[in-house]
Amino acid sequence: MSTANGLSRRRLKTWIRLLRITHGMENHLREFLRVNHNTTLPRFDVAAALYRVDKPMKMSNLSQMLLVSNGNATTVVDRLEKDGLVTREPSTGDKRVVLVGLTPSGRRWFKELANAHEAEINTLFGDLGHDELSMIRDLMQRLEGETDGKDF
Amino acid sequence: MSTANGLSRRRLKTWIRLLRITHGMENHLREFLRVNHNTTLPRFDVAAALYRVDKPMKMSNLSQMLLVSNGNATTVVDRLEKDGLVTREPSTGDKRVVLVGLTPSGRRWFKELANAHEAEINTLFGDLGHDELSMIRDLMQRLEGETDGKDF
DNA sequence: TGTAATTATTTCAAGCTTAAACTTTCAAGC
DNA sequence: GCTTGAAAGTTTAAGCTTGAAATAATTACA
Repeated sequence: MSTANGLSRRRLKTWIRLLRITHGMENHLREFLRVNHNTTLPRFDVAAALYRVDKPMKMSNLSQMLLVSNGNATTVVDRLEKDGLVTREPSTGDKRVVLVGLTPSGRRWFKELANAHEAEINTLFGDLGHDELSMIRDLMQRLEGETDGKDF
Repeated sequence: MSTANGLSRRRLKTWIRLLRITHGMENHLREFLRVNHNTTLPRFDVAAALYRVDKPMKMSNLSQMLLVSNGNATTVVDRLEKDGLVTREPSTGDKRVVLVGLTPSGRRWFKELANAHEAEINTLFGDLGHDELSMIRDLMQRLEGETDGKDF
């Protein structure tokens, strides 16, 4: 019993630790993007998803990819669109669907940003080599999927 | 060169993976708190900090602990105060300082919440035993501190 | 065909979050 | 004492985020 409770407590402490580190890093990146590149993390994340997929993409697909609500994706895309970095076009087939994609200038903008972002991550992870990265990969794999299909 | 670039790219992928897992889990907990306990993650976090310290606490101290801005702490505390779960009292010494603490009812409220929360974490981490938890502890320790003292 | 259920997206209200400006108080040095 | 600068907290404006409601289009099927 002491063992089981101790394990539960340790899992909680591990979660809190994980959260502190990732929040700290996210805050750091947020400030990095603001100070050095005059932009925000949500905008960066949307652009990264669009760049990665490399072709116009459904709104719903985008929000699933980013783990955010549909409404959220709408407003971030609104702002990027106003800045001329992305475009919305109706799908030719299904008239409900809106396809979002980077404009040429959005693509150029993101490429620069992505390089700076990767360099910053690289310094933040400066202590970790291939072995440690593999460990994280494996550990995260074991945590993955646990969040789905729970009905409370 | 291929090695160095490969390492940088792997660090980036690891960061993205880390972020996806923690965001997924945070979303899960957010919904858990909303559906089962009619509350939110920020409120929970504030209460957890106050409960842990176990005595009235400076606002600035609170926001440092939670890695959020001062203004943010103010508004969350405002709402908890309105619900009668925390109190603000002026410090007897320094008149600028405001001390926040849980009310008795806030303490009772949090204790229940904390148990449910720990149980939920416990299921989310169900695959991980002591060895894996130690690995995460060590890996996070190596990432820690990297976010401070950078001047961009 | 008609209609009921589903899906894609936007809109809305509320709450969360930040950075910057502002107010009040304290501390140091003259 | 006075003044200057720093510190604690709140307020403000803007942006982020959510869940739920609303709209519009598609699909399933009676």
